[in-house]
Order: sequence, then structure tokens, then C-alpha cells
Amino acid sequence: MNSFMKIYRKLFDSYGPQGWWPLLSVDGTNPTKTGAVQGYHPGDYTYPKDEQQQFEICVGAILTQNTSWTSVEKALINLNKSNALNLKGIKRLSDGKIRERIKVSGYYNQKAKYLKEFIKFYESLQGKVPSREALLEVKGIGPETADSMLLFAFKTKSFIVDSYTKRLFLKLGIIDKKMNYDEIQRFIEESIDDDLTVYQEYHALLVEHAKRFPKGEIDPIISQFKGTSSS
DNA sequence: AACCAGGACGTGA
DNA sequence: TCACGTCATGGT
Repeated sequence: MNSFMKIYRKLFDSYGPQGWWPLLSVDGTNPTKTGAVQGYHPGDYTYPKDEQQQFEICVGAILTQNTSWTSVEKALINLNKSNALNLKGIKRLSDGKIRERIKVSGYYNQKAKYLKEFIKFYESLQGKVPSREALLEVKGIGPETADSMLLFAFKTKSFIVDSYTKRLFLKLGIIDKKMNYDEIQRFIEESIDDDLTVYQEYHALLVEHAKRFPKGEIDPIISQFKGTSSS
């Protein structure tokens, strides 16, 4: 087994299924997870169950750019109070109202613009799954946000390479710091199982691990893994 | 009180 | 291509 799958096994054995992506309508918490957030559905990979949940995931993906999920959850709750966590609902809100509702999640001016850009794009989809290239053409959707939407909202295998992922794999010495986003993504995708649930869980586990071991802290996964790789 | 949070964009070299 | 400044609120 290759290094990436070994690390995946180790993380999964340590933390268990994570139940991403969290949804306001899901009445469940994951007790193994750090922080007091709700909406996780560990072991249930049938989400999103409808277009409303799909839309909610996309909105959350934009709002969580460089922002903690606890803040994003508050913004989503604010939007939901205005019945604006769906396409038709959010279209009724004025720009100022959107900014006010999402203010808690930071960067609210540009994120309000990004949301409006995405709304136009989402309408044009007519229920179809977008390509990664099409998503990246939308202002405000970069590689990580695009991959988050693809993987969790549209259930399309596209590995998310976020800062946590780079940090851990760099420390482990299994990627090079000169590699760019697409190169890292390709390398990982060539190494891991061709399985949507593995893609989803792997990213969620990496985030959970990073929350437990912030920068500078001792990381048992690393100390146990180093030197044990045998491709 | 500095630092980080489930990044992306615009600019200039 | 890529390094850097900017965007902003909330929690530790």
C-alpha cells in the first residue's frame, strides 16, 4: 500500500468517519470531532439529498474561505432565518441584506459578490453537474472552493488540496514544496483508491487532524509514520 | 495582543 | 509563473 493510503488508514482508525459536509438540516453531531459544531452525519454518504442541500454546501464552501467553520455556521443560520439558503430565497435578498447576514464570517463585502456570481452560475446549470473548469471561471471560486463543491455538493471525485493537506504531506516528505496545486492533486489522486467516500473522508480527516494538532504541536501521526513507508 | 481560521484576487516583478 | 498585499470578523 502506498503512503497516502497508509496515512488515510491511520487517520480513519484514529478518528473514524467524519460525516462531512455538515448541513443545518441534519440533526446530528459527531462526538469524536473537535469543537461544538452540528450537522455532521458520520457514516452516511447519501447527502446531499436534494438541491437545497446541494446549494447550502456551495454557499458554505464560499463562506468558509480562510474562515473558521463555527463562524460560517452562524452565517448560514442567519441566511436560513431569512429563508435564503436556497436559490429562490437568496435571490430575494438585497446586497446589503446579504452582507449583513454573512458579516460574522468575515470578508463580507467580497463574499457577498462571490455569492451573487455563484448564484448566476448555479442557475445556468439547470441541475447539471458543472465541470471543474467552468467552476474556476466564476469569480470567487478558486481551486479549493471548486473542489469542495465538486466533492461534497456534486459528489464528483476531486481531491481538495488545502493548506492543512500541504502542511502534513510536506512534513511527511511525500510531496515537494515546489509542487503546485494541480500537481499535488494529481499525485494524490493517482495514489488513493478510486472511491468517492475515500476522497470525502480523507479531506475531512485531514482537517480534523489539523484541528487537533495546530502548527508547532507534536503530531503522533507523523512521528509514527516517518520511517515506516515502504511504498 | 498577536495570531489563526476548511482562500481568492489583483498587482508587479 | 509566483511572491506579496488585501480583504474582515471572531476566537484563543
